Amino acid sequence: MNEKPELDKRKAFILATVVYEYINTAEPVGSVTLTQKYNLGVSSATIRNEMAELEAGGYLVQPHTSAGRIPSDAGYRTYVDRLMQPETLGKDDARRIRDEFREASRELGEVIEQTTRLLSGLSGNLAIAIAPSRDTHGFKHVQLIWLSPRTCMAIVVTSAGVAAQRVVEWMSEVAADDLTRLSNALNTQLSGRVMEDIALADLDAICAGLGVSTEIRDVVRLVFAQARQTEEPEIAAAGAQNLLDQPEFHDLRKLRAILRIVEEQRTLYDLIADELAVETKRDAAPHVRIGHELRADDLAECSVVTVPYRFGDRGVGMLAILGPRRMPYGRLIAIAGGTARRLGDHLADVEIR
Amino acid sequence: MNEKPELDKRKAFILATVVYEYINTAEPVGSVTLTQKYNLGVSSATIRNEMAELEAGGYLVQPHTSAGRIPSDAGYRTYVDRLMQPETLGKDDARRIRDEFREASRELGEVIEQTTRLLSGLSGNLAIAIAPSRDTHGFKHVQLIWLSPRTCMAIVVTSAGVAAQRVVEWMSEVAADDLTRLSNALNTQLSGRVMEDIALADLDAICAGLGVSTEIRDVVRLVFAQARQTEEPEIAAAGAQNLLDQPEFHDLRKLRAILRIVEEQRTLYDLIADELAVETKRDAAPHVRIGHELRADDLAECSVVTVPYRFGDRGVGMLAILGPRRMPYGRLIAIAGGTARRLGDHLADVEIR
DNA sequence: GCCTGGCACTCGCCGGCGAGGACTGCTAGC
DNA sequence: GCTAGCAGTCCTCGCCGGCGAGTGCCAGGC
Repeated sequence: MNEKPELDKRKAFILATVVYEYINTAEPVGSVTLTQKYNLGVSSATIRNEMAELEAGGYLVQPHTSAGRIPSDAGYRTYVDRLMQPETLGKDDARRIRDEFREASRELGEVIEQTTRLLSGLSGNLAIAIAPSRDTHGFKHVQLIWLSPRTCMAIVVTSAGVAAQRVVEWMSEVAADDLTRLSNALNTQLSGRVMEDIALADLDAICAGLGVSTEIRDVVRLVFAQARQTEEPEIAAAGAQNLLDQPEFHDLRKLRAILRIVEEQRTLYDLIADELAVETKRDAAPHVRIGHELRADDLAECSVVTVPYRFGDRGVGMLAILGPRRMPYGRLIAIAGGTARRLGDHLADVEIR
Repeated sequence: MNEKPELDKRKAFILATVVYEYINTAEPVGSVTLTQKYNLGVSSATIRNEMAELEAGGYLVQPHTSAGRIPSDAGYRTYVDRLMQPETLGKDDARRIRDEFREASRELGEVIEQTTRLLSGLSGNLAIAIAPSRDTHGFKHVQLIWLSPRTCMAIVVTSAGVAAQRVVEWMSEVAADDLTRLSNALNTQLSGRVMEDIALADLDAICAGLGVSTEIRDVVRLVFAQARQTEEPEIAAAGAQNLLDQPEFHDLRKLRAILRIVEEQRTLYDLIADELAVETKRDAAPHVRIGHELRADDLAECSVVTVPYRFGDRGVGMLAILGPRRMPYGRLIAIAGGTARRLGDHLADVEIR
């Protein structure tokens, strides 16, 4: 990264004002507009000189000669990091978040979806949520329910609720008591474990200890494997239609590129999961990535606000807001942070202990 | 509806050809195009006369003088009902549907989502699916699992899998055996029932018969209520970005109107659930609604293909494809029908018996 | 030395205009 | 009943010039 230490007070103020104005109007900002709408104490000619220098410094760009300036990635970055004043969550927003979670579902997948809808409504942008990996959920209970001598229902419950259920059939007859004993043994020995710490070998050992048949052992293996189901990360997105209101997406090609990314859950996941690796710390603050920082050509004119939220002891999920670079960063950071906090609280409430 | 019995063979052919051509090109069809591309045996002047009459009859409209004709709602309707030849599912499509369901999930909600993705991919339009009401699922099993003297986990399993689970706490102490006995009694007496036929009074009666406390009775009530959860119909949609490729949606206003409808699950549900009431018969064929037949101003330029699918003894869900009126009806009807059939088969496979 | 008013210049936007072209409807003739 | 031909309509597209927003630069002033 290029160092940009200079930026006297006036330049900083001008840059901040240009960004602010552009975020609000979506129009390139000219020197006259600036002097008219904001009290700068100097003439437009001076501003012009300053803006020319800001452009030379890489903070502003001109869409074309004889147009005003718009911020570059570096301009937005400086604004976000050093110039804008942090906002706190507005009263109305806070109330809406609180109300929403008050009636939220108790089921993790549904909560995630509801949260994206809430976040897209509040932010007026596209909202995305990733559920914490099922591997990090705490093991709570397993029950093999005897249905008939040759069938049972196997259920695994984790801290997030029922993670797997399966009706299974086998060849040899099994007594109800045997299943109960196996269930009890599993529950006792696995109690307090996290799903990712439960190896197949552990299950096998417990089964072997009770001398159960390989058929039943396979049932146990199967249902635990299903419960962990680590391949497809749970992810939800909502509010794509909000992007239609943004002038930058009136170009259909850009819009399509974004929608394609949203449709492909894999890409969407990769986009945000970067952050998961970085943000292992739990209550990390919202993080902003701007334009090319997203490392995706189709998103060169977008920004993303991400914020982790916690679930249980080890689980970390991620919320994100995707929108044009010209987004109200202060407000969105406040919204994302507030929502993540409430989401964490809600999940703690519905978590199975 | 106005009766339109006349339509001699030649008019019918011309109408069919205009619709066909317009569906393929998205351009108003002129008389010369028609004579050049299709072997009609008469000159363009004759076609012009015929087309003028078709317009007078309400089958065609002109976007403006000096443009070709495009079909009206009535024109499409006649085409779909009487002129087009039914198509059968193509080999590739059939294979793709088969392959998709081979690896499909066993969980109803996930299956529904996967089906919309499949259907939107195949059709190149927006796909929607409604899950059968949870009321129609068959009751399979309830288990009150003793966790501690004052807590238990209650689980209700229906033919679609685990429908509700809840960890509950209460004041007085309860023995594990009592819960087992209650579970057994509920299972015996409710066996074979459909969820909607299980009244609270039935549950109360069983609880009273065993003399369980009102606290435990309330647990049973709660978990059954949660299992039926009749308010929010499960619905999924996918493929909105396909609509961007259609020239009729390059107008942002129209696009936004559609996306708004998709986002509001309620509206979307109403749009398609009309059909659910009508199509109580199970293996009903796909049904087409065109333009104003949808009774929604925003959808005046859209058509919808709906087809019911079955789940279990009483359950009926619905698949739908939403796109511009200018959609390849024959192909979409075949795809929708084929997908609904496979979906029904798949659900029968994963259904809990 | 920094600021400012003034000025020439650039360039996108927009409305008007006219040529071109795709159709149609009509009419007269076969 | 069909057809060729023709006049007429109306959309599309490219061109052009005026307008206006905004810039960069310069000379003069505090």
